Amino acid sequence: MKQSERIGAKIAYIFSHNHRYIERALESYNLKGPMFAFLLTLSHKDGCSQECLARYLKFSKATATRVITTLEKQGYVYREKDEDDRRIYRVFISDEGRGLIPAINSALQEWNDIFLSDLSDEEEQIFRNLLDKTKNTLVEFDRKSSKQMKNNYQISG
Amino acid sequence: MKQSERIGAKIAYIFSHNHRYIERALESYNLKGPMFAFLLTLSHKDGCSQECLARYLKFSKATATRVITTLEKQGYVYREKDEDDRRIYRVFISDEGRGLIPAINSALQEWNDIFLSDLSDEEEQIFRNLLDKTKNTLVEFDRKSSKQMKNNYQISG
DNA sequence: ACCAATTAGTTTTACATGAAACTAATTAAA
DNA sequence: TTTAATTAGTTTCATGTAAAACTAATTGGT
Repeated sequence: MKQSERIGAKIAYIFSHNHRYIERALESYNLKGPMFAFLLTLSHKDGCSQECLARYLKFSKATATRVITTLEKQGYVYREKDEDDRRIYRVFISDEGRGLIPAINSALQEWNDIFLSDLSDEEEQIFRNLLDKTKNTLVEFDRKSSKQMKNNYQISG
Repeated sequence: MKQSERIGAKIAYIFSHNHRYIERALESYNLKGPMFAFLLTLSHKDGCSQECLARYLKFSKATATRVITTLEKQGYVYREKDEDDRRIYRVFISDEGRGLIPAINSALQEWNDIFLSDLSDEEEQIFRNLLDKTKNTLVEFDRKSSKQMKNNYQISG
């Protein structure tokens, strides 16, 4: 009975905890909100444009501008105009920025460890697979509905 | 290799999809943001105070005030001052509000169905259990850390 | 009975974010 | 080559939220 209880609520709960935990863990480095995600992305995709970062991390380009401006002021990243296309800023992580990566990774790892602490290795593996599987379902669903979009612009009646 | 990949990112992705989906599904009823959650809670906890709703749903009381004010204007809920304690507003769902519950439930159900569509019944069951288990881990962790708090107020050095 | 502390709710303030409008550079089409 | 469309990035605007300050009511201690 009531087996179909709200999965969304559980996900939301876990999400907000994760968010809060990471936020606190990184506040001493002055990394707020999406800043750590941008840094982390740059640590292995150095030289990305702002637009590319925004798209990859699913933030608006307005937010990307703001986040990167802040990170630049803090000296964690620097920007260079692309030589071939003067619209594009290539964003690079600085040495100082790269110095934060271990701290970011351990904050993420700490949360993972807490979050998964009551699961066996096998359960953890299954859980990861199910998360991947459902995530892919959603990615696929999005792809289909964005295709659908075009056909939906029709006069009603 | 790189087995400890970011679970938080997956959770965040799923969360934002859920959010977006529900938001769209309910916008025609003028239910934005946390409004549906308040209504849903009231549908089985009728007569809750605002503070109780806020605490239960993990929103600030400022947000609770605004959400309930809006819902009241729309006629989906009404408030009555508690007779014994005149600080408290008891919040009740109206007939009109209760009329939205099926729509809310089916929006949630629709998303569940999409989200779980690639899982077998058995996988779904396992997934739900793992979500519950990890959620409880976090609840427990919070309980412990809030206890800890008191001991952390000590002079440094 | 009085005053301090607490509690429920509201208002104010600060901030984060996305959408839309905008600017500048590039590409495509004529 | 000139013009239109597109693209990267910025700025402006509207919105949603929590924290803090505030008000009013209640409770507890003396």
